[in-house]
Amino acid sequence: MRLTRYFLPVLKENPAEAHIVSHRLMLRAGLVQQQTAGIYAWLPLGFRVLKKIEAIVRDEQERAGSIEILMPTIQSADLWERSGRYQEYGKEMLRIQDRHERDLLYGPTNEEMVTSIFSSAARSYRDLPRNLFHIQWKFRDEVRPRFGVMRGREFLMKDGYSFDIDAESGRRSYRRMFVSYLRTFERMGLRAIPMAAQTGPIGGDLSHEFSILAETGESQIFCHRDLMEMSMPGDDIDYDSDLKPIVERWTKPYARADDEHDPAVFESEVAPNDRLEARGIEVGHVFFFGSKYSEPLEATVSTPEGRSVPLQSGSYGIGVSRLVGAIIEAYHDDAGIIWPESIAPFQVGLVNLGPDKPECVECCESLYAQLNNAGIETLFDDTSENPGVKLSRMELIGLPWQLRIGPRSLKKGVGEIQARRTGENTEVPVDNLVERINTLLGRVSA
RNA sequence: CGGGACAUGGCGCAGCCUGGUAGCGCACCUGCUUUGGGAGCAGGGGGUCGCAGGUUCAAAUCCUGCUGUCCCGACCA
Repeated sequence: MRLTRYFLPVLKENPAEAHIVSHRLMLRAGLVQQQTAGIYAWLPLGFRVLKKIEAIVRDEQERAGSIEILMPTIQSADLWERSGRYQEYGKEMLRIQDRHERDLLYGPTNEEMVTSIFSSAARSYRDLPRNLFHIQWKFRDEVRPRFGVMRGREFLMKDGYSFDIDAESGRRSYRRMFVSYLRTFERMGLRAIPMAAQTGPIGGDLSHEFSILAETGESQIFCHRDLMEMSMPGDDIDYDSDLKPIVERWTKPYARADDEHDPAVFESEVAPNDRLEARGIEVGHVFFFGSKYSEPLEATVSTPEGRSVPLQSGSYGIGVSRLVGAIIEAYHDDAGIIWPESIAPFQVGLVNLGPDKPECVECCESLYAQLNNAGIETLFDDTSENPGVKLSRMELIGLPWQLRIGPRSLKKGVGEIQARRTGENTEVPVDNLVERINTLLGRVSA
């Protein structure tokens, strides 16, 4: 993409309303634009990031056996009256009426709807287990939206739902999601720690919040330091195998947010040097709730014995739009964002430092064509602005690799590759630049 | 939902206390110069001062109401 034809409205100054770093950087780097409290428009660069995150989530969901669907944002109030949540949900739910004065709502979540969809077709244990997910905009009328997209009212969420014949089978479904979440966040460069959360009516250990550490986190978390180092399940993970050992390994060390924290247990279980106390941002939540919705909605299936039993379900959420903010909280410096390669809007920023020099223009055009041919996502700064403007803008938007071409280096027949993360600058002969970039991208993503 | 603040060109702000018809920096446009870290000179365009009412000869400025936004605390992907 040529910058001269792109839409990248960067801000030189900090918008007054943004107080935390991710919000500031998202506005300054032209990722989003606020429309009203807690509601954002996604500009081209931010939208690319959102799509990258979505793709990783989708890939890991499918790998774990979940099936993608798409449910509407607008729902009828009927289903919610049957589950009892139409009253219960309160003011967080945006209620609407259509022209016939029928009650509708903008979905804050989809347990009722998905249960209805699934149970209308699933008749027996032979149709189980299944896991359906979708990635769709939600609306929760938060009392106090803040922190940019991290606590918006409208937000993009992956919500998945499992359906099983009995509780034991439900636990297996839960473990699949648990393990897939570890992998999902890892692929975005995040260390998300599963923390025991309130379990509601079912009890047991079947609710976990996945949080990443960040100074601006909304809750205080307490955990064993080992969790920061523990190895992740690899690409060869077999979701049909027994995942209990993995889940047990990850849930054994102490890890709780402030609402569940018990100082006495923490201090008895964790040695002083192993105690980690930090702020956390919740990016995912897995929850097994049994027949909480299937019973009121009369979603039943036949057992092998011919009895009729309610479906056993869990729900599994990932805050997709929140992750954009969360990742920036985890990866930035004074100059701007530092995108992990897996979700960077472009892999390479090609910068022409000598826009008035024919040899620089020619070289950049050639490189740009080569990079495109190699399938490397490139943002080409072909503007005629000053070098300082270009370089600081590139740093602000945080592309992992900068490829700088200027009269100074071109005289030596080289271009410069600068790593955004380390600031390391390498001179590479012009003819080898694309190959080198390819190697760098391969090395890091491997 | 309790407490607090703010609202003035695209962005960041001053002006308000003590009423006299709007200004600064950045951005933008034109020209010339400049080009390896947010350029220089000259010229130029753009604002019913959030909305509605009131006081006054006169309101960005004083008064009332409304709306919007942000911050702190209790709740949530």
